[in-house]
Amino acid sequence: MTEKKISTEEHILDVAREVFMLNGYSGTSMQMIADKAGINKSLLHYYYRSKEKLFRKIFEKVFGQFIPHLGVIFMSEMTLEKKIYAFVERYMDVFVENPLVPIFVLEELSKNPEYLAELIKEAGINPKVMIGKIGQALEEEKIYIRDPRHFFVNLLGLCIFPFAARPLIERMLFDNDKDAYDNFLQERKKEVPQLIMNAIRKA
Amino acid sequence: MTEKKISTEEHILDVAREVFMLNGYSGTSMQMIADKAGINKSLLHYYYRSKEKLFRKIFEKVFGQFIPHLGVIFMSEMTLEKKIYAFVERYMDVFVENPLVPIFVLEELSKNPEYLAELIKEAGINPKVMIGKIGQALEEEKIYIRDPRHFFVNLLGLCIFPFAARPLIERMLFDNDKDAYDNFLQERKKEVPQLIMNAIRKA
DNA sequence: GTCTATATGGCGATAGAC
DNA sequence: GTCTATCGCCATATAGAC
Repeated sequence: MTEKKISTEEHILDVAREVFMLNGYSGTSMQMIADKAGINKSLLHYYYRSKEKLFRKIFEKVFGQFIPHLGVIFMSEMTLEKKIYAFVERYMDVFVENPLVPIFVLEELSKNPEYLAELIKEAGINPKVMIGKIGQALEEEKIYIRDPRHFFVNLLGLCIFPFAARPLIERMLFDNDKDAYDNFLQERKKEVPQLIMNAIRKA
Repeated sequence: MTEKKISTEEHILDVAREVFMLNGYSGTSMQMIADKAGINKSLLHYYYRSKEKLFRKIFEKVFGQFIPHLGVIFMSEMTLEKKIYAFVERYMDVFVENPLVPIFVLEELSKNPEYLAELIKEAGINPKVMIGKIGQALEEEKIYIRDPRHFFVNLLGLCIFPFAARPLIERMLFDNDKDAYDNFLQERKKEVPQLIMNAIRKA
């Protein structure tokens, strides 16, 4: 009895988040959200004015849940190796808890890249500075690498793809065994950093 | 004058493909397709009966453009190293020519994995057999590897992610320079196989 | 703060003229 | 084969009662 005092305003946000993530912006109607929240459609407009405003509020909340880690980890003074382990560990955990986030963000990214770029900037992240810092670390460790941007794209791809393609891979290679796939993802906390460190050390 | 004799039926398919890829299924209306094709909305129904049937026809065409390569390459008798190079080369080329395909397929995959699984089966591909073959090759080369499924997911992620996230990465790390990003993708034809082979050889 | 009722427009789909 | 006209429905959004 100590909780349950969640406001309608917040309840809408929780429900809408789930519906938008499952069906995307265009695939979601205000009616679907209202039904799932057990309230009247008009209330959505009362609190959030329009579908787009509601969507943006949710998207920015979702984005803010994981994007700041990127800056914190890569602008820190850890060694590059520790950054890699920290990054993979953190993002695997976030996405295991929020499995729909990767495809949700990729979709918006492909349709509205300027919007995402703006949010990243607002989060105080400067990707070019980050890349510069990575390149510098590679030089200091006397590692030749073609371009630190490859390093960065590799890291992101290895972390994000297993979530974006999860429904199909889990089905085809793991017999729809959710636990087995979760375990597979945990293994990747070591697998991915090792892969990347091997490449760096051998380069 | 020798061409230009493309039928309305095919013209619709070409236009609809572009519109669906840009906006997704829910984000596309029959009116948008008709306008872009310069024809009446009713004609779409005359040729393809319903929006869903039109979409499926297109999706299956797109899917069929790249999925068979997967089976051909990995079920062949090349060495594993050659398979990797062949795979990356092929998929980079396909996606450079069809940059919207990765996110288009990922979206459908996340909403309808059974459908994709069915199409893969119809294409004569058995992913488990493929994984088995990869595992066998790794054993023969006396390579310990945790699980060949990691190898497979790594390969796909490294190839697909740079396309799925292209609009944002090109903007933030390449100053919106399309040519520079195309060049970056070409570099990955060597970068990705080297990364994976290093990991295998060191494992 | 929450509801009913309604305005307005777009949607997918079909009938039928030409 | 291509068009106009129209059906029935659902979309977002607002006005106003309680």
